[in-house]
Amino acid sequence: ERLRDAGRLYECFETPAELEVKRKAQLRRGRPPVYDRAALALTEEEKARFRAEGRAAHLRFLLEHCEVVWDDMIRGPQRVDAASVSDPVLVRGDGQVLYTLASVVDDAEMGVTHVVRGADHVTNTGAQVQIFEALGAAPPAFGHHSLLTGPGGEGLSKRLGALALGELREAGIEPLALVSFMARLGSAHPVEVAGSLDEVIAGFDIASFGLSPTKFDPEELAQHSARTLRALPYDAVKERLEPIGVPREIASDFWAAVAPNLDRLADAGAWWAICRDGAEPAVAPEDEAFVAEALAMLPPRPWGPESWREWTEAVKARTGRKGRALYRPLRLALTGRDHGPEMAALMPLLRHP
RNA sequence: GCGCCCUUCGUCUAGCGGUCCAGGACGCCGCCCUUUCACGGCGGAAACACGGGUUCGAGUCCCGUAGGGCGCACCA
Repeated sequence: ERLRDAGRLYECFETPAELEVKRKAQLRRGRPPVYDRAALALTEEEKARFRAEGRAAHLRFLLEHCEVVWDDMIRGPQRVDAASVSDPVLVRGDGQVLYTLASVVDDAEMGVTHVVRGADHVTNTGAQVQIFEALGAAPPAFGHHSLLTGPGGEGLSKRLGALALGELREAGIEPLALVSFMARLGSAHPVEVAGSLDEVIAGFDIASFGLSPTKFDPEELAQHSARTLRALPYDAVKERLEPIGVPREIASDFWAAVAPNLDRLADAGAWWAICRDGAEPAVAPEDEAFVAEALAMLPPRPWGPESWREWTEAVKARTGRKGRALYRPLRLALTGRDHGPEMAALMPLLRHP
């Protein structure tokens, strides 16, 4: 209503097909496909005739043909020539209010002060600033960040599905890692492991972002996520560790032992399974005798932080083995894997030899 | 087709005419530490898209070319 009263709304009756034809013709003449405002010249009789034909009017916003300027938080001073843009359709023939209007109304009513969005919206901003003003609202500050491309520089849209939040979560990407990654990617500041959202916020500098398209590599995100996860203190993952079933008394020790080796939190489950159920020992044929001898020397339970050292010292003294030849078979025998957490920390958590 | 934006190491970038034989971060390579992985320490390779100008002097300013992104919906 306010826009109508201000004389900034006008009814149009062209069908999408008619508009399409118009655009094609403009393109052919080398002209930008901007709406020609033909509907502005419609008389009441003509409008009535369209309605009688069963056409429903869609509403366009009458742009003031001037330069719209604003100081973009990211791109600096911006200007959009409203004359080079079509009067935006605000309400469809079926009454549906479009994004261009809805977003402005929401922002105005909710008192939004800063709008940060993709650079694909800069032209929209020209029109939307005018809508804010026509509505009697002060436009918020705008910041338009450059768009992401795939590793090859291609548009991201095609693979957008693979980057849905749900899928990233599914892939084990840490939420905090995603946020800290996106808060820095494309900016002049390096991507760093953050310990909390507050840290991310404190280090966020919207003016430090560049204007060129930014390549996004999911692999880099995954690496950053792994580093973020390893740095998380026990308290930060406590709740998420519970479903894995680690007894409360040893959960903190378990995390300390296992965290440095994780890429994804879900991987902790496999390590707990090894602690709880024991692993299928992996013994190389040539080590069978050695391993049997060593296992016979296992210190009595309960195992503590010194157990690994005491055991390996004793085995070393008895067999003369040392270094990799000593440790690797023992690790394989106890965990079934040739790599993993620090054995000294892991051994006290092992329930079965 | 027209318009806007962008182009420095593999990647994200610093650089706002001399202090840049171009700096940082991630990644990569090597060495050290180390039972493995990870962490940490040290070191290394690695870039001004191309062509013209302007200037005593250009990564830095101008023009052009090439390449890339975006926009031009009764989408968001």
